[in-house]
Amino acid sequence: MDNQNVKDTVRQIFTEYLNANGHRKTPERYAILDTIYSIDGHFDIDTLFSLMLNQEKFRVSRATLYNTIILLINARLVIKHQFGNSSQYEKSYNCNTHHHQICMQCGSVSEFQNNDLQSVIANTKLSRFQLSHYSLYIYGLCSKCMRARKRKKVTNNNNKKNES
Amino acid sequence: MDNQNVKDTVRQIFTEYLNANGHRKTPERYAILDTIYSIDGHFDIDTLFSLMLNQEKFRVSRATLYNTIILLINARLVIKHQFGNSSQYEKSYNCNTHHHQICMQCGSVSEFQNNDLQSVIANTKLSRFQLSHYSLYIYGLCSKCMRARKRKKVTNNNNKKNES
DNA sequence: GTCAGTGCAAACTTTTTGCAACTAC
DNA sequence: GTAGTTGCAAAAAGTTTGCACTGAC
Repeated sequence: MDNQNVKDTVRQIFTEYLNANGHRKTPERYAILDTIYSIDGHFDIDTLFSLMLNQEKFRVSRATLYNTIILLINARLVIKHQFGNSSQYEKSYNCNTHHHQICMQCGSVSEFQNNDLQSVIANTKLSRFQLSHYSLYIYGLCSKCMRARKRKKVTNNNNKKNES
Repeated sequence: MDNQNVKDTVRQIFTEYLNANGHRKTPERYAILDTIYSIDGHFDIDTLFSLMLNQEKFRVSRATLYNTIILLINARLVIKHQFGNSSQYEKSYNCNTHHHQICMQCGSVSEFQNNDLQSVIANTKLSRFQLSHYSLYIYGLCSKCMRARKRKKVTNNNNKKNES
């Protein structure tokens, strides 16, 4: 599905959601949806805000962004993550489920896919709970920081050779 | 392992960590570690702060709590979660790995264990990444909110029977 | 015309930072 | 003695809220 096609589809889904829940179909809301579906990867409210300012198509306030993104999450068109300090969001329609590797040293976030993992999680029997979606965050060291730490360790060991 | 035993062990691990990294072994740090290992389940900084105030053993400032908890995370004695608005923490030594179910409606968080899930995640081959720990958050509806929503749906359907 | 939605600014919450005083080493 | 830590208060960062105005229905 090409990009424009996706955008059309999500607009339609959003319209249905708004109708079903008695919300108004304001141009702000569609502009926000459109912008979000132009972004690849994660973004936070502030990034989205500047992005919409710059593209000068439509100026919306931060408050509206916060309001609208809640609607989009409920319409299952956006997923919310909370890695660092500010909440990160991500479009979720027509996107491959992926997992996140977060480096504890430098904070970098990378995505990866793993079908086995996915199917096991999706097929897990949950008691008294209706699954909507899930997030798997794997914390550790990215290769860059791993190398940096190794170098440091060698230095340390040389300094205290007598310790076991 | 009983509770006191765990506390002694984590003190020892913490001491080793502090020594290894050239940090001072202040009474504040041990008091914080001790308090955290008296808490079952999740807590946020504010809860920890009040808890330490009330038990009047030791008064520490919020700033120190934030500083110390970073050390504890690095020493792998505490895990950080970010569900709601404030960061949640949890002791991690000698605790069974568990996953989290988060209700999107009421925000309640419940834990569950699943060995299959655990082993699959732990055995996942990661490229260029050294795993330290992971968090699986499952979002959806808890049984309480599920029932509430069903009731609402029935009402809605009665109101608009002519829709497919 | 009405009321949900918007923009703006102020308020609020959580976390970080600067600095003087303290203390583990 | 000295530099890492602490407490406090101020600042920063992210999010929510109150209110007057606007525009979708």
